[in-house]
Amino acid sequence: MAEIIHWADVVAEDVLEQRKENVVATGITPSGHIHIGNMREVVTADAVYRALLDMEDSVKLIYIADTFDPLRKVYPFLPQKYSEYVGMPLSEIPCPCGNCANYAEHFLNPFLESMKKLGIEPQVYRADELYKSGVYTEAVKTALIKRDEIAAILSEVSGRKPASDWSPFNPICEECGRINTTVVTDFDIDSETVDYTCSCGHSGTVFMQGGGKLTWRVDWAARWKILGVTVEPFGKDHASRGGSYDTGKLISREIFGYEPPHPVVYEWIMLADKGAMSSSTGVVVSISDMLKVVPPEVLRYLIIRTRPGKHIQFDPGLPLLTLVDEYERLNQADQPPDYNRRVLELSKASGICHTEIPFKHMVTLHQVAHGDLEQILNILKRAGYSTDDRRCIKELVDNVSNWLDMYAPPFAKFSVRDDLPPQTATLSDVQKAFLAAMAEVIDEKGDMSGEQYHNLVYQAKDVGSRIHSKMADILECDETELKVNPKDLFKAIYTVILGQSSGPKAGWFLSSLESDFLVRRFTEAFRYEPGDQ
RNA sequence: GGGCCGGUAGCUUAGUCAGGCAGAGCGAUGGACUCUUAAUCCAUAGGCCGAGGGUUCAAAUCCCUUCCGGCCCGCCA
Repeated sequence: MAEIIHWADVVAEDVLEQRKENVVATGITPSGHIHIGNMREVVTADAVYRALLDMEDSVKLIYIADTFDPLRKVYPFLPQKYSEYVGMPLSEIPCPCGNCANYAEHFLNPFLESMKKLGIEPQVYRADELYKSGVYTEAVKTALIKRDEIAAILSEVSGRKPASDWSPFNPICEECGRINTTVVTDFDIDSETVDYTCSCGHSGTVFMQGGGKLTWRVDWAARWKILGVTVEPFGKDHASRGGSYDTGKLISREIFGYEPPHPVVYEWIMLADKGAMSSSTGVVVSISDMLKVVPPEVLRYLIIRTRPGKHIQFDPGLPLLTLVDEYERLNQADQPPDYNRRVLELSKASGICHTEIPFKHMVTLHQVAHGDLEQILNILKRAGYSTDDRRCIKELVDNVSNWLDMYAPPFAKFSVRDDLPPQTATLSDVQKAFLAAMAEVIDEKGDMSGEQYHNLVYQAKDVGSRIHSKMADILECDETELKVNPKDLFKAIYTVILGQSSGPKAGWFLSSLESDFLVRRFTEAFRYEPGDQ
């Protein structure tokens, strides 16, 4: 069988057949919380970018925020007074929280922050700045002059016939500030101005530079040429026949004389039980919410291991734990298979936090320490982990903490009981004798490693071991007659500490608890009489 | 009405472009480690590759039809 090549490398190879210098572009409209589906776009772009970098290509990664698009409606998360801003460009609307430069920045900032956490640092452009700086002006002129040709393409490819007063350019009304209520009446190429009338009653003249924007389908194509875009991932909504990529392709070639970028079409991310992520159905998990739970590398891994054309099922419950495990296991493998090695390479990124502490361990630890960071650090130190990188450990602790709060299935949860649980009544004499013997040994030795605890439990079944003979003494029976099943011993431990019959891997679990506490609890359990409570 | 993507083991999937013995991980089962518990290692089982037809010496892969799931266009981007 032929060697399996990662999809990002396949795209990179295809692209390199066309050109040696590339610009990978990605873009999103910051009209609301930017969700995980949008993140597939940037991670996909980043994967292709990295693949191109690895082939010693000259390549840039850029991100364009569509800050000049109008606000479409008063979204549910907006105060009603935003109705007065509907139709105005996002960059010209005040920020909902009052602390950001404008509406667009309010949603853009957390997203840029999330990208940084994911190790993605593209060159960022804002559409309003691009228009205001004048780089679009030539394209605006061309579009206005070739208005009829563009209209013909749109009508032919998309099947939609633009209205007679349609223009590829939407001026911003100087009176009411809206961009979607104006009609172009004339334009002057030399003075670079456009005349318009607005439904608010105003009519006037704006500069092509910053006075408005091209409509989406034309804007997209113009942007390719202006920024030299050669590769661009986009959602399947743009990919269907007659969709914006189809029209953009023709507009780019025939109007702007630019070869359109190599498309990378990606599928939606499905949320378990809730269906596709979509703003209109309200099924939205923001990227920052997602990063509250999933370590960044794992989120990258989830996206990068899956071909862009496939749905991604994302279940933040138990399957997330499996995913994290899978990633960590792969990460520790000496020689992962080729395909996975590549997936792993592309999932890692500089600047991403990474610790050697397994997620599952932290799930146990966090619950033992009731989420207290200092205590967690102490236990980690005792277990021989490096605690130098507090920031990254803290990040993991936060991930685990949020996971336990929001998604953890019941069996993954436990709490160390403050008092001896009543279930202690169900223990047999052998189990109690074992706990008493454990208490003695722990009292003598102090804190032990997870492995030592683990071995201790198993030694209890061996005739001749110290713990075994202690048990025999306590039970006042002959050592050789004492039959012990380790299974019952583990159960006894979980019962007296957690009040349940199973729990996290015992050695590691016990070593994360204070030895004094264990001695006290085990002794108490030994002395416990059902009538006591 | 038109179009796009997906359907491969119980689950998640690779392989489809470029036809050549269907591969992995998880889970399950069995075993090992002087140690089954949410650890590690080894092994085993599990598949009409959604269905039907066609092309071919040879089809998961190419062509046609069809079913299922998801989505898009026909408002706007």
